[in-house]
Amino acid sequence: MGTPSLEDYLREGEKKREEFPKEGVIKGREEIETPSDTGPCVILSVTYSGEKRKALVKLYDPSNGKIYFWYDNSGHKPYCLTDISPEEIISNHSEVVSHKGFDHFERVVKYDALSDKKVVMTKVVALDPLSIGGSRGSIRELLPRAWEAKIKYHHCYIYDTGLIPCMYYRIEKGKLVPVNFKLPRKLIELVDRLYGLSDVRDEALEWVKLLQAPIPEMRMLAMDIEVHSPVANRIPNPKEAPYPVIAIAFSSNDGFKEVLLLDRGEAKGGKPKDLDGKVSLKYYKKESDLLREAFKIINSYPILLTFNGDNFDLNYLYHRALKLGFDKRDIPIVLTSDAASLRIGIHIDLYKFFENHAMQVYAFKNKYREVKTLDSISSALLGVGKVKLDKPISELNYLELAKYCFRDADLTLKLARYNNNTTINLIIMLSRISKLPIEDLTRTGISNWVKNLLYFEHRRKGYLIPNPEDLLARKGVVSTKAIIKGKKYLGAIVINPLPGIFFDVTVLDFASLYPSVIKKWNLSYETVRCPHEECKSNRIPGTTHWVCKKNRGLMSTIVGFLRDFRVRIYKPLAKKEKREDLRLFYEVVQQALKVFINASYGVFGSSNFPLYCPPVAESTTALGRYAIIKTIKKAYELGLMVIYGDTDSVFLWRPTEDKISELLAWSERELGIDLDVDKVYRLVAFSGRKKNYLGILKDGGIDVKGLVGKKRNTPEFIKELFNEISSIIMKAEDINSLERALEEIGKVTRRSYLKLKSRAYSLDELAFRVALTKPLKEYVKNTPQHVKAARQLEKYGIQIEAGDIISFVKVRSSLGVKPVQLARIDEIDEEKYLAHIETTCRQVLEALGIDFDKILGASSMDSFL
DNA sequence: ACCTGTGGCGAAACAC
DNA sequence: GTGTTTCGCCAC
Repeated sequence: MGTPSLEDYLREGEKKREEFPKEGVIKGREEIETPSDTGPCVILSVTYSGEKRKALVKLYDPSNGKIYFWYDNSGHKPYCLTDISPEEIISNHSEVVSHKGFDHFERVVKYDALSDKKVVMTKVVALDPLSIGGSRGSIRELLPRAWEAKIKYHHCYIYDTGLIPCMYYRIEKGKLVPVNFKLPRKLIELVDRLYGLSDVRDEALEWVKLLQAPIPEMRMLAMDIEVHSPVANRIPNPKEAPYPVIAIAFSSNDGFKEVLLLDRGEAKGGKPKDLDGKVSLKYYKKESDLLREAFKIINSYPILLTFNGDNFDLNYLYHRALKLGFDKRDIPIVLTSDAASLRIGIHIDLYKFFENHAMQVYAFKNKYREVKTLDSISSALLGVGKVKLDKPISELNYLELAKYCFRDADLTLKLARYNNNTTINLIIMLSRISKLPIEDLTRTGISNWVKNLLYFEHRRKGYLIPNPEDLLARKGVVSTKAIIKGKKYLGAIVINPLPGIFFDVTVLDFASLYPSVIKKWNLSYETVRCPHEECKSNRIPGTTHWVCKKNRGLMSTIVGFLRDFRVRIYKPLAKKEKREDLRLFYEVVQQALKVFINASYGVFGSSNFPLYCPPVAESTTALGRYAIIKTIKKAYELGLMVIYGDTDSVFLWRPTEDKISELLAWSERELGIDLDVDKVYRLVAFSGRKKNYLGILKDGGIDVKGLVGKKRNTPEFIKELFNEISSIIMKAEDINSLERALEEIGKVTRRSYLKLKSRAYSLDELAFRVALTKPLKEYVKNTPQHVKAARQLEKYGIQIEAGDIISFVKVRSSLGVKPVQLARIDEIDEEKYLAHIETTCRQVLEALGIDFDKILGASSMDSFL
């Protein structure tokens, strides 16, 4: 393969420009309006055309549901040549090589935060060839080549125009003007309380305007397709699109529900009303007519939702349409290397969004953590899964097919509308904060979101964006050693828990510890190890770093804002608000902010992040350790008993109210970080291991942390046993009632073992379910059990990919494991299973100071073995 | 092309 | 056999 040549890029560029829509008209749909003036519209996306030297802005008017195209060339001057050589540009002007944007050379003054100096820069083109590869091509390599060819097109992005996606704009006399919604007095007061007298009040107000802008209600269309495949359970290759599309289902939030079916000459049994809801069925004799109708429908919506549409549905439709003789321009889909976008509306692939780890953990509270399939996610979030099939797709009759296909489309829509539109509203809010267009936001990871937000702020404030190499050369040092081999720096502290059962335990924790530390200590890539001599005395405890006393760090400021807005404004509002719709709105804002502030620390420790700065990450954790150690010390001074703590929390045994308030006040005063009561346990059982305990809350809820009985990969029957045991402990009122609890625990444990012995558990209940984190071939260092099982499956022609969850049981054979599909109940290795029962129970029982062997009863054990 | 971090546990595989 | 490494999953 090798690096593509400039000619390759140019060819690609030509192709791209060809696809850029002509003024106001797109073939395949009559006309898209390019209005001269509009009311408040939402920005859906912005794309640039080098040749036309214009931006194409897709706007959506929620009041009438219309999509507008608007062409903007206001910010783009004609390019000019310069006498500066590309080598000189690259070696002297870091901004040139650090981002894309601008179509001309121009002298500008920028602030170089790293050296704390103003510098005169030359802004340079981003060339059209670059836009093809996006950030994938090395600008250092491409610039000289493009220079040689004297070809200068441009490529811009939303953050270069200052346009903010998903925000409201109005077209007035040929210009895009932001629409300012009036801030409620309440919000202004809240901001004033936080920043009233400071010089950042205006900036804070701008942020709040962004967060408070109403979330538009947009028409959304969810789609799913089914393909006739002669081989059951084999997903056809979308690039080849060898088989006909037999069904396309749509479900929209405006009530449109339809399934288009290919008429294969079979009897059309049943009636549409047999389907859930009011779904209409349409039959097409010709596949091309079916596609044409589907394209028409797609074109009439601003948002198209799919589940895995990038890789499959849209990809397949595109190639299938080409195969059927469609003109490219009549297909509303434009494929890029890793996504499928639309000419008119925008496409959200929910699969990619839900795959994002940040979404799973923060926004959806780990509600789905199994395999990421439409079935598992919708079952977890909505309580409804896919239609179960007992025969291959190609053997279904029309009605069965329609029902199956429609369910998928409908589930996709419902996922987007989960919890009163939380998903889509969250996407919009994240898009506004990160300044990423929805299409990119939903397809990229959190580091890209933070990067875009920071770059936007750099540009807005006239800061030079540092080159990663320059940054690393100055800030590559670390001064601590990680506990875990292979890690870069020292992380958090975990207090060794006192083993045993404790009644009446209060947990205190720092509200967003790391973001608070970043804010409070002015941590940012430019302020940690800053160039000023006089700051070197301002040391960060536990490290050799120091932090700037003269300038506010950019990162610190932004994280500080977001943290304050979340902790001081939106979280309280979400708690207090009575009006349901408003409460949900505040909740969405609060969640979106949480995603950003929680990731803000981690990205600086990630070498892939373009502003990678280990001293910032290291200083953050160092100050976190400092805070918790100081707090524990203070707690002891106050006579409080600390029995456990992890990173940002301390567990106090039987504390008094006033001692707690004293500690909280001390933290606020001395550390400047909010310490709060997080929860109160009636009972906590520590096994003696870190990150491993069971707690019963005052209100009766139960917290299980880290115990194997809770892990996703442990067999179902052990989980069941574990649940029984924890519910027994839950009933314990005090130390005395524990005696009886122990007996009961022994009973259920023995029962479970007997059941195992007598083969009363099914293979499924016995199965370990472990995910492959990489392709099978890449397991070279050793062969874990799930890989062994997967390799056996592979021999039977089953395709195995990274991310698949392998279910296997332990058997008495040379390999020790077999995939459930291939195993028989009589070959399971019960000794291995007994060992698992043991560790599960041991973790709980050791907390009670009881030996596992005792529980099982020595005599009964002997008789089994 | 994808990518936020470190600390900790348990099981099995590997190295000696 | 024992000690170390690898892997997956979890806590924060």
